[in-house]
Amino acid sequence: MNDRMRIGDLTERAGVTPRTVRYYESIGLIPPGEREGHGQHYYTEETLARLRKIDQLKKLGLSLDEIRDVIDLYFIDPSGIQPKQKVLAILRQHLAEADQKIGALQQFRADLQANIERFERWFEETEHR
Amino acid sequence: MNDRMRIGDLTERAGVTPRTVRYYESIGLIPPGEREGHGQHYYTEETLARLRKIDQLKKLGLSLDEIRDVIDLYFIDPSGIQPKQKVLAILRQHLAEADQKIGALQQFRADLQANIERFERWFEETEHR
DNA sequence: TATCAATATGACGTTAACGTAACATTTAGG
DNA sequence: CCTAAATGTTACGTTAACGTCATATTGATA
Repeated sequence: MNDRMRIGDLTERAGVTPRTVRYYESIGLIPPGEREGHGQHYYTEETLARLRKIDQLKKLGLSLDEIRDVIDLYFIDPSGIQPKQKVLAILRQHLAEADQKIGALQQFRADLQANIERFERWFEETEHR
Repeated sequence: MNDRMRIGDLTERAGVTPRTVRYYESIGLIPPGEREGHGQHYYTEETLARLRKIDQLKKLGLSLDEIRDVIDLYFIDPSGIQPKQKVLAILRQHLAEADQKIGALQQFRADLQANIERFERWFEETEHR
């Protein structure tokens, strides 16, 4: 497994900037790239995958703090986790919040649809008056 | 229609602070409360309704800028609107974005569900080993 | 080995959406 | 009429999630 890449390749493939990678490292969202002494950092495919997953979760409206709660669940094997019940609780809470958001969004979608139809009907009337 | 209320009543009923109301006024999200000369501002039920709708939309992840694009559609009669096609375009775009978000959220929800079940199964195994 | 692009490392800047403190005015109530 | 509570007005502070220099090293290549 020779997937050593430098930050340039990593950021290009992930669609982020080096600043973002270093920021994520600083807040513990991604593991710090390995290095020898004080040289450059080298990253792996897994870090790339994490960056992409983080991007997905961000688009759902999750903050980086919230993402940190769940991101590991995608990448580490269960046998390494200690506070098992706590993890499950977090997961279930996120599930409930997701359901909330989905419901709210569907309501919003319905409102939009209604407004669109309202405007379209109003067009019909004024165009053919 | 004697629905004159001062900022205290308004904010209490809307669940926001005076600061928020004044901020929204300053960026044109809600109309400035009427007043006589340099006295206090008086608000109406419609402003209250707007505040509540803004809150709803915020929970969907819309920024105040995006909300400003659509908020009027809930409160003004269609006959007052000029750039009709433009409004429809905005609405349709928001509809598409809502569909996107809903899809992403459902995927996320499924992921969560899968992870939860994975953990639960793992519990079964380790508890009854 | 010399060099130049790619990285590393601070540190200050930025935007959104308000919070909060300070001080001046207004208004309802006794 | 007078006072205390509510409101108005500045203006500086705050958090998240990075952007943007400036400067110092590092490392691939001619």
